[in-house]
Amino acid sequence: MRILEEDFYRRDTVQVARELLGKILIHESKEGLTSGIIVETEAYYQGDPACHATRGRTKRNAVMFGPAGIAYVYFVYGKHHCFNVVTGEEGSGEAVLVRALEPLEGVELMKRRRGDKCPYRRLSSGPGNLCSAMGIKGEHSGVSLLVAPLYICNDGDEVASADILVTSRVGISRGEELLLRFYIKNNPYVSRR
DNA sequence: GCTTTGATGCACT
DNA sequence: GTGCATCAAAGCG
Repeated sequence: MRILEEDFYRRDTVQVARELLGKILIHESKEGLTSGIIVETEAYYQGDPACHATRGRTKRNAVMFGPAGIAYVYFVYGKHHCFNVVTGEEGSGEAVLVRALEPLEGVELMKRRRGDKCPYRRLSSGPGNLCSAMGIKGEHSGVSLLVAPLYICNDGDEVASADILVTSRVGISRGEELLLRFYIKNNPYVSRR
């Protein structure tokens, strides 16, 4: 397994969103290590009305305008965190939202963080659940994904394009129904079919 | 400084 | 399937 380099992220945002499927997100927290296979992503690029960076740089979205390979985490709906990866050229303000993981390591820790009553397949299904299970919080916004404790690895297995489904994004109220959501076909851990 | 609303998840029917 | 908690940042004046 190899940590993905900045070169991987500094490319077309839609391409990065597709290729992130099947990669492994790892967080080495104080409480322990958790990891999972990325099974669902969404692309947010410049010019897209639903993208946080569309209306210019603000305090919240500032890290989106930084170099690729940086985590962008934000708080939404008064309860939930969402985890994004900054992509494209520095200053473009583009990112990929990671929406769901298939739990791999540290499952017990995830269960503890999510609550014992949580069904296994919903441990990290959905942007808010994913952050909760992985222990990702607002403090992780702006940290590099190129080094520990938070990084993404390539396990060598590319996901065949036949196994990738493309749909419109979830929860978008502004903008057109763009086909910018990608997920692995028949994977039980995606947040929604 | 005041109001609106959102890249959601969960409890409840 | 539907309603709603909950709050910071954005948008407006």
